[in-house]
Amino acid sequence: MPVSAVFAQPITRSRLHEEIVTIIQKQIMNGTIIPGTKLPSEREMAGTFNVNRTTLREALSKLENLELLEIRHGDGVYAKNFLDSGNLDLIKAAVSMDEDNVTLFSVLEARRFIVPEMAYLAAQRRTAADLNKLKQIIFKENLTILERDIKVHQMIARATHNMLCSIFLNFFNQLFRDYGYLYFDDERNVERSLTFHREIYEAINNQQTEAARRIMQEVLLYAEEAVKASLADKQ
Amino acid sequence: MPVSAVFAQPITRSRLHEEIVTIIQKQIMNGTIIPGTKLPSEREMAGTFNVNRTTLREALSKLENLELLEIRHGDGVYAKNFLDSGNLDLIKAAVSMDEDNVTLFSVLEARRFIVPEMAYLAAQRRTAADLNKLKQIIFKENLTILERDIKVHQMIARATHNMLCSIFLNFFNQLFRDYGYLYFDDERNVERSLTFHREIYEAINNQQTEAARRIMQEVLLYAEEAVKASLADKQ
DNA sequence: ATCGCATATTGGTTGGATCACTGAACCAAT
DNA sequence: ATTGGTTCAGTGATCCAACCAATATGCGAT
Repeated sequence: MPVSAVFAQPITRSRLHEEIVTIIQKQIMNGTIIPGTKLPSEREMAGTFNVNRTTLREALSKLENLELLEIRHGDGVYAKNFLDSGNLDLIKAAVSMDEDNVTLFSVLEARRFIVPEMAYLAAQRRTAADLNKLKQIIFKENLTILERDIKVHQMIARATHNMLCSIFLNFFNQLFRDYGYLYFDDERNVERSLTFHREIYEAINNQQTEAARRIMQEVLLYAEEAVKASLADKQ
Repeated sequence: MPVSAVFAQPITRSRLHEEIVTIIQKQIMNGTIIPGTKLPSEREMAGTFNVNRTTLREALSKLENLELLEIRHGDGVYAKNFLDSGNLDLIKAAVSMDEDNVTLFSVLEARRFIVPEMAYLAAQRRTAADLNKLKQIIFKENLTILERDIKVHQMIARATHNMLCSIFLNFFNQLFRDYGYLYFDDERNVERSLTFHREIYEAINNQQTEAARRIMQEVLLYAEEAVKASLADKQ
């Protein structure tokens, strides 16, 4: 059994402007910076962070994309309410910020009621090509259980032929990559997962829409409980 | 009575690097740039676009956030597969790119099976404070029908106390702001919407979870059909 | 054929200058 | 008192040239 994926994470020295992003992001999300507040000028902030203005600007630009800041040419930089943002990257930040894992549980909850619908749609619309790729992943390709599981879900999302489904799924997977070990460290869950792959494949293959949804629902519910239990153990 | 708001729309001059973002984004999403391809160096691209390298870098930075590019220090810039992205902004771009509205319909479909669950959760978990704010929006505040509808949905999302729900909802609303007129241009739909607000409020107030979900489901399904019909008319 | 080092290439950061836009204050005409 | 025009200081947007830092590449030694 491979060790937890946490040990295998490639370390990438974060770029200077990204560190600034993190700092300001936290200040906005924990309320240190009140929404509507006008921030100091770029020149001034560059001075306090002791970086070049170009670097500071790259950070501000990212924060604007996160919908945390509004930059007005000739006026200034204003903080926005993060609850008005429609950017999923905020969730990633929130997940790694809070200690009690409420955000992670929120993600698991949302996943539990969204992804089963994807299974339903996939069973309904999957083409022969979709089926083939799914079969390939499940029965042929040699992957770690985590990678296979991720790919299976991704393929199901693509079989819905709804781009939004793919993006949602990719988002979930990005988080799952970091927390999947909480599930797969238990050998029994690996077995369970392999069974799940075969079952969901059959359902999608036979276009049993309701069955596909149910199977997905059960797996996600179980996984959610398992992850919660795993995290509770670690306390 | 003031003239139609279209005349009063604030015009915002797009920034140079954003135009570059759009150009490269389109090339990646329509397949002109093959995923995995190594792009020319920053210095070279700055030359071809005839902008400063700083400006070009701002564009690349945004495209990296969209998960369309991978920038490797000392190596180069690589195009990624947009289907692997987990960034919702791609959907906004896709919606405004395709003429046959398939992406818009995908969004409506996803909304139809996600948002009703939010209504369910909201009915289950709403606090007294949540109810108050919702009441305020529905019965007190003087807003255009579009703004009120958007706020009602947003408040319902917040009442789930699941941050992911808020972000999803905000995302839908951002699109809705641009396409909402397709629905509300029909006076009967304005009436329908007001009724809906009162009904969903009652359901959430009385914690009738199933009813809240059903009411939301019906409205969204109807709205989806209405928008499709409206778009079909315009052909 | 493989390893290690010099070096070219490429992205990251800096300091500084200039252009473009905004807001506020002030002035002039009505 | 109100409206419109002008000026000016402050701020973001863009540009430029130079240097730092990480990576890839190729050459020479083994």
